[in-house]
Amino acid sequence: MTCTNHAAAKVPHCGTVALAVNDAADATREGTRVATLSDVARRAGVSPATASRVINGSSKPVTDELRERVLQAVAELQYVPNAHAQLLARSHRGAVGVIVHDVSDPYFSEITRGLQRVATDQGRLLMICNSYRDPDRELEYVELLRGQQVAAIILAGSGYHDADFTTLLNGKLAAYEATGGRVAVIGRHEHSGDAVMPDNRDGARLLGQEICRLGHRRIGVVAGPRVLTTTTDRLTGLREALAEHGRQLPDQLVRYADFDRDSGAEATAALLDAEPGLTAIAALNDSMAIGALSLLRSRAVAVPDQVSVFGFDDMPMARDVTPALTTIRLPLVEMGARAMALALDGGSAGPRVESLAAELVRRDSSGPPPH
Amino acid sequence: MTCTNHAAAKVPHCGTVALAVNDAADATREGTRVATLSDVARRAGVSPATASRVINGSSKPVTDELRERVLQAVAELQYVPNAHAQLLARSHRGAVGVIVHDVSDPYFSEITRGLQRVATDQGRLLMICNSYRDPDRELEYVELLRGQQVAAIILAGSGYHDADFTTLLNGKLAAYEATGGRVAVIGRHEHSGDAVMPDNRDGARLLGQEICRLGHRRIGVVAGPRVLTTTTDRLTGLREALAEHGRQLPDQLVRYADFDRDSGAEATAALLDAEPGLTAIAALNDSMAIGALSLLRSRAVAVPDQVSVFGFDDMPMARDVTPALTTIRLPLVEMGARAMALALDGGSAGPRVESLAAELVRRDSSGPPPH
DNA sequence: GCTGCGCAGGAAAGCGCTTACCTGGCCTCG
DNA sequence: CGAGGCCAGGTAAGCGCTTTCCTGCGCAGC
Repeated sequence: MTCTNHAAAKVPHCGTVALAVNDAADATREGTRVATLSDVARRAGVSPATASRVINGSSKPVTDELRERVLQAVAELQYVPNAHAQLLARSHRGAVGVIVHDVSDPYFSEITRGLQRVATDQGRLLMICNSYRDPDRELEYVELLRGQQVAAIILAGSGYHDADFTTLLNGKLAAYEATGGRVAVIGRHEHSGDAVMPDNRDGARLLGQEICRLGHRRIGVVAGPRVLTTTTDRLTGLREALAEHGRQLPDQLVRYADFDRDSGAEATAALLDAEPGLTAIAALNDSMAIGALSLLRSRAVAVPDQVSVFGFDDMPMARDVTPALTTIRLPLVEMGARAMALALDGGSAGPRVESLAAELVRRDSSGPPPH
Repeated sequence: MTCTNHAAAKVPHCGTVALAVNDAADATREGTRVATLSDVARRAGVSPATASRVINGSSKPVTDELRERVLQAVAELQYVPNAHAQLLARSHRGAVGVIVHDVSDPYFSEITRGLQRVATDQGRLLMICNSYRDPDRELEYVELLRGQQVAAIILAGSGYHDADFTTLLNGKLAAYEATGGRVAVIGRHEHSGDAVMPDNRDGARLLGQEICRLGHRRIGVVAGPRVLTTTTDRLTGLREALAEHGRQLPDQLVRYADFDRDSGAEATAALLDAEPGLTAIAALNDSMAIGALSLLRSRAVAVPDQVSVFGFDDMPMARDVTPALTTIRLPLVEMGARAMALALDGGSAGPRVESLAAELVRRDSSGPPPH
């Protein structure tokens, strides 16, 4: 990819795109100038127009002889067209931008796989940007992608409880849409356009029901970051289900962590220290559940005999840990694919919202509480 | 990112870059034309030159009043510079291209993390391309990155036992280097330039020694794809160590798989079927080792009491599986960082090769054989 | 034999930006 | 009071490509 917008610092990192702001050591190094279209044309003894036509397989006919000469020149010069010049010349808008929290997080890798599949089918280039859950970086990436002239921008991952940010973001997206850009979001309600929504709340309700069905009463929750809407959605669903069964979820039994393994382990430790009698731990994503598993193992707590552990998302690793994780499955790949389809199909006036159901997957990390 | 080279099909996928060859539905959609620099200039009542200067924070002084007017116009128009036009105008060469087998494979995620770190420090944009172990796609990506005018290309991941391909690739890289491009490779010996080499052979030797030390005699190997040099390097190291201890590694006890979990499980099954008396299984990467663990569990074979399992790479997940995986640690992040440093520091005449040592990590999946 | 048409190929106008170079106003100095 | 400098700002020449439009050729038709 590519990058650069603001003159000064503010260099976001990017899964794939990272931002090139500096003018570090790249003095015109020794070596020949890179071959250009007119070099090819000159060498083939034709005009640049003709060279361009044969290179791009234009519909305009060119005699075999000239074509041959051009191709030969291309080969000899190892000519590769300058993609930026091409994009400038035909204002093409072929690429699609994606902003995720972190592609190396399996949740997003799976979504990305879906996005990728559809994009590739349509011959689109994908530019993936990692916001690392930094709202500012997210805003910068929107600008960056605009600057790249992408045909669509897809925002994947939870929104933030932050009205100012949301307003700002929506403003930028609106400006982008006003000039013909397409926007689709995955799992955030604050945007008014096309969206794919996993049913977090309902999934969490399923989870709560299962926990109650098994008979647990002392339940700890390892939640995600407070500011994320995904966290609150899941928490809400969970609370609803527990309430239906007459159970409470006191605040001190909800610990907020960062949706990653290590903070999940930490939160579990805190939970256990505060309330040694817990029989169930519900982590609001699988990474944290795996952290919980690891902590419990280190404390020699048997899972599920003494404590049951529940995850959320059903990422691939969930079946490989021991005991295999009981979790809520979200159709991640599907979500990505749908979002890309929405973004690319261009049609339809009103915003379209597709909701995808969650599903309980029982594995070995859950069971009834000990007596 | 961006993309497009050959006129016709041949659309490779790309972790981050994916190729935009089509001219699918993106007719000039309704909506205002996207604001351009001269729009800003006009609205601010200044020349494009001045507008450009304030927007890029040029060193050339501009009075506060004009500056103010320009910034206001930028805000009102939500102007974002066209990155392609900028790149064309200043021939900057800021981005760096990376070709890996598959970023969603933890081996490459880790390497990429290292690459990213250094690139970001230097304010570089990273373009990541996934070859999915397809040599042709690798060649295409070299062209693509050349077309993107990247300052450097980094190839990560094993080379192929394929002389024709290697020649072709080296030719393309040479052409790129001739025009001032920088190239660095990670873990492939066939390239003549700067390289970072994990010591696969020595790591495998460590592994073999450990296996022998524990007293195993009936050893099965789950190898990677035959065509990869990494596979053969590791196999060679392993064989050497076994030979030093007077052990053999008959061909039927080496199964070739695809470096992923499922094929690892399959290969393990085949191994066990062919030779039920195995007491140790050495997988040549961790993903396959995890597949092996999973298969053994499904067959109710106790690890490490009945069979020991060994991995390679020490990717993060290795400590989370049960039993935690004994493996050979490669400094993946470090490898990425070094490679990027080599590629960017530009200096030095002769090719520099940095070799990084592997290290044995003992965990719970290994032990002495049963009697 | 002359006009008209079809067609391969070329000339040139941008795409949106940067930047070297030029201009005109003001201040300073002799 | 006039010449020389300095400086903010503008003019215009590209960057490397695509594409419209035009040219000049060879042919058929009257």
